Amino acid sequence: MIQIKFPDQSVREYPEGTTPIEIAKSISHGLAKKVLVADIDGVLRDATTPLNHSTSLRLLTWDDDNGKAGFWHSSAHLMAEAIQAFYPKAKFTIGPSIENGFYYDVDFGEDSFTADQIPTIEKKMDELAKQDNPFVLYPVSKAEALAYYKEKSNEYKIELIENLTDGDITFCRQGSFVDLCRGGHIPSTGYIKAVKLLNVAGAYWRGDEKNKQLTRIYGISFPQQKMLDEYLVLLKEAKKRDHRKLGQELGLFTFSNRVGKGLPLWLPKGADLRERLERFMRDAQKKAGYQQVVTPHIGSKALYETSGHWEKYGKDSFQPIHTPEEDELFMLKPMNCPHHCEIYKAEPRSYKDLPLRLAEFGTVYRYEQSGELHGLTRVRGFTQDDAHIFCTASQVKEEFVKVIDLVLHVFKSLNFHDFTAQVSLRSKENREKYIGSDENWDRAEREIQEAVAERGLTTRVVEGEAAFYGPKLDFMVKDALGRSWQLGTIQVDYNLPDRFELDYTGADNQKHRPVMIHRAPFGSMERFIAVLTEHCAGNFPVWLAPVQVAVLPISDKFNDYAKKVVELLKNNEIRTLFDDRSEKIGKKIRDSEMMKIPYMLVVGEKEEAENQVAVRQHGKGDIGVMSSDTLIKLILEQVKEMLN
RNA sequence: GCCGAUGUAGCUCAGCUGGUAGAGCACUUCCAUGGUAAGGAAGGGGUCAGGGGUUCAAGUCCCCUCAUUGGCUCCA
Repeated sequence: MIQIKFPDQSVREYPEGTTPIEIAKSISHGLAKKVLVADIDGVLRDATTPLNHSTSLRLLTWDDDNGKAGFWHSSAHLMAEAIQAFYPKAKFTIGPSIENGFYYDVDFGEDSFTADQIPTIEKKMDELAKQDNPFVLYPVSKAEALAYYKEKSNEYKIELIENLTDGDITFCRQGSFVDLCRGGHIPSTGYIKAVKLLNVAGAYWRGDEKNKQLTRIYGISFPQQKMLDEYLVLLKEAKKRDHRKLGQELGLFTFSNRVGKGLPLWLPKGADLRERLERFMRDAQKKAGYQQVVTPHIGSKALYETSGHWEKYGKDSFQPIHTPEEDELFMLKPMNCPHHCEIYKAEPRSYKDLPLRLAEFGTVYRYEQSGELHGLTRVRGFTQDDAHIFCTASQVKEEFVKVIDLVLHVFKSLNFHDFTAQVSLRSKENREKYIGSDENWDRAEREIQEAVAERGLTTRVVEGEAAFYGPKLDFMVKDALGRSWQLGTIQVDYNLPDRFELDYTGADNQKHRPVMIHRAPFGSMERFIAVLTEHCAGNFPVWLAPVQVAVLPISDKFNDYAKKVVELLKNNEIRTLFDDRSEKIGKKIRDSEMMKIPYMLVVGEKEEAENQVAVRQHGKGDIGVMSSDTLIKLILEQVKEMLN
């Protein structure tokens, strides 16, 4: 007998060789039907694995993330089997589960796989799922494994196997498909009741662009058809929140081929919104002791040679501008820091001046790879809510904590609760990519983590994601389609002060080198507005909404009264739209609702007689009749609340 | 930059196997003056992304370029 320990710490005895599925059956048949995979001593295994030793066991169902992972990973096997039926020569590489679904990277060799093959593969998958073939995991020796894939001339699997130790290698078979796999499968293909292949994309083998590009096929699957239907509805809903779609519908921004790709044009309503956000940030920064500065959009190439950016990013920049004068080269500003360093140098600094916090809404231009451009989240010209803090080494941590507080204040004011904080450190290898001394790096990395701990932030620590001059803390937020974007960032930099030979006079009357902190709570106005738009689905809070109130007269007869209301609102600095078109009230309401205007004032005979307005709130409907003054107070209070 | 997809009126999209363009919304004018998500009629608007080719004939087929887009790589 062996002893099995369950998550609730209870222990039961079973005969040796019992499988997790059998254990589930011993508990209840309902559970047995739901169990997908098993967590055996913390390792994901097939639920059909015989247990030969006493162990801890967690039975994983669809409700567990790991249960889903096993389900989707198994679905990747099923997809491979279906693909193999049509493309016998296809070479399979890796097929993992992902956050939502799974993919398989396939080398189709001479053949090509295009999106129109998807229905065929889906159909085959359904057919193979119905056969309810068990997933059978069995050990193979390294030699056997290598021989199997040599026969198939699959160099990818061979490469994978070569990195495995003999004795630890298992294959998995379901139906006619065999795959190198360590396990974590559902019992049989019949569990997969609904499959949807989502898209086909290119991906490099092992994520390295020097390697061969494979065809990656993404899919998702569910244990019930209903769940797939719901998921597809969800996807559709998410697409409605896409900032690119809303930006066009709400008249926020546009792009023009003639102006150039990745160069957004802000329309009046978008510019309005953006300006308001800038004002909000400016005020918050003023309170936090920042000083605004302004620097030009270009800088001489020599400036960036000094900063080191030319060497590192020269090729990824808009190329220097040649002027008539010999040897005169200017670059479109790709970042503001060098300019700010020169402002620091403009006068001698004392330790009493520090920390010196220089802020600028600085527009920068970066020649991003064309394939990278994406709406407002990845553009070639954007404005950072940038600032550089010059401080003494002993002030770094305190300043860092203050910046964290500022970022958290901004996020809270805008109802961003769903973000993750990521600490980016150097990678252990490739140390030559980074500049600066080990001592400074270690110190900066330590201080960031201390600051983060002090504010109780839960963070993800990622090695190898640091900037070349220093470690950083990034605030990541997901967009409507679940893609992660970096918004706020705080970076410690010991390097630029060296390169620009910045100094200050200390209390000891000696020259010392300051430390720089780069920081941008929004990241960039463009990206922030994109994510904010998706976050609130275009329903901006009243203080930000480009139009706060629409005044809608019932008929032309009441335009005069309506106009008085409009004037009153405008005098109170409420952004108001006057819809005096000769349309029916239903139509005017519909149009205002579509524009997501927070308040609609319906005025007609009754309202005019009583000197009132009938208020309708976006998404909520009629909220009753009140005087214009009451409404104005209501709105101004909401605005004030947000700005304090 | 790489692999794939897409590009028809301001917007959303039709346009089958080639026979020189359509709808709805928006816009303009007229009628209607209507009480909480689309009133009616008439009208204007398109070098079918751009260029080249095949053909008697190209929005439709082929090639190139540009842009958008799903991924990959990248992201100071």
